[in-house]
Amino acid sequence: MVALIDCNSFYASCEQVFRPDLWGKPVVVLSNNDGCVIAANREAKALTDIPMFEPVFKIREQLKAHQVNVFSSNYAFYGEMSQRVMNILHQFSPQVEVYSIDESFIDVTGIISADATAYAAQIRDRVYRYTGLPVGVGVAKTKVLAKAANRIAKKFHRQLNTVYVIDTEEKRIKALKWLKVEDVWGIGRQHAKRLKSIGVHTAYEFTKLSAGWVRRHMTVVGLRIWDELNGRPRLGIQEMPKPKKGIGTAKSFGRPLEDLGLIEEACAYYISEVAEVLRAQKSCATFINVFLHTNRFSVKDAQYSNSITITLPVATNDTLRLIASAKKALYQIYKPGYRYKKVGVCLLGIVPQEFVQGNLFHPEKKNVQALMETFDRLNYKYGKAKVYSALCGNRKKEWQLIQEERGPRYTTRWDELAVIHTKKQPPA
DNA sequence: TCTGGGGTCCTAGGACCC
DNA sequence: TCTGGGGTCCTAGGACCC
Repeated sequence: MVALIDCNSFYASCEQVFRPDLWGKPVVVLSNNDGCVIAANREAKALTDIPMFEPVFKIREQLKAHQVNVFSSNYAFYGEMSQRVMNILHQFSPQVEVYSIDESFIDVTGIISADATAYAAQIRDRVYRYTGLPVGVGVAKTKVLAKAANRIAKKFHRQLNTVYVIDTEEKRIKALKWLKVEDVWGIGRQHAKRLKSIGVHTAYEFTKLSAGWVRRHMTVVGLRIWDELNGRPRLGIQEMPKPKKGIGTAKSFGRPLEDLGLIEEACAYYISEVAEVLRAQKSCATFINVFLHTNRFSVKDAQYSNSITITLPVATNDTLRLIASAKKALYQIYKPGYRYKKVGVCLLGIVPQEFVQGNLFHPEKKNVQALMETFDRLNYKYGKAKVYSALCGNRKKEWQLIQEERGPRYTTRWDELAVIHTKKQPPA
């Protein structure tokens, strides 16, 4: 049996944990650059004129009218709260697969007692008690069914209290008949459209299609889902996260940029960020991909986008070498005269640091490892980007993303800790 | 004025090898 | 009339996830 634990409206819930004054009130969290709504709590979802993924500038009036509490995204904070939740889940099973920032699968085979619902409720209660975050728990024989159970748990939260177990054939059939085909985990827009066109509207109807049809039109991926819905496990619990195949970042600028100098600085800064992640997992990169594009939504701006992948002479995790290569790549795709909206970098061909193939003509610079370690130690101790390459420049204000409403980073900054005021000592 | 970011996996087709 | 068979590697594109 597998349990799926999923935090309710995770980002919005995080913002509410240390703000009791917001409990029961609508809260939304915005994407980077304060672009669109990417998370909304139950109260905000109830306001039908505030759809998810809607650009903020289009719904500013509605947000104001409903007195919605709006936050910029605060990933340092969400990441740390996620860590707390995942740590608690390890108390319930030795096998935990952290699937995303707000959900985990845990293997409860042989652990879950006769009363599976009570066990699931215990998970929910402990996470809430230790972190203040509400979660839903779905339990079933396969991951795809656990996902379905979780959806039922949340949909009928009043009756079920956000916990649901599919442990009998009757319950499985009932769940599948209720679940719309487009809501099956792994069936997206395209496949849902095709399935509906042949009269398949529910998960149950999907399971009644032939294996051959599913394989032909939805590849082996679809077939696995089909099996899982039929109660045959095909997706295992992936305890050890696979090493990443690429580490990238790409963020929109706060305003459009034409100047190559500024784009170079942003690019160098992004490289510094991803190189730090690379070193943290003790790897080196063999290729760098750099891409650049204008604002695709703008009708009046001329459009241009390009991307290039270059091979490094030697796989490396040296920020300075990576920046030098990325800059060369950027020069090859930059064309003057456009208003650029975004530059992105991606490190590829990731290999363990100890297996890097040397290059006779590009000897490793002396003391590079020591220098990078010093970089990372200082930045860990004194805060992000306290030490950086001069190639990142000092004009970050000109390109960095907009975050007007970011809340405190309660759990990762000493000067932003939550403060509790008592009645006797009013705030100074 | 203003429209997110970071990933995974699979397939088909082309280039190439012997 | 008829033009092999068995591979690998790479890339682009499509589909999906949170």
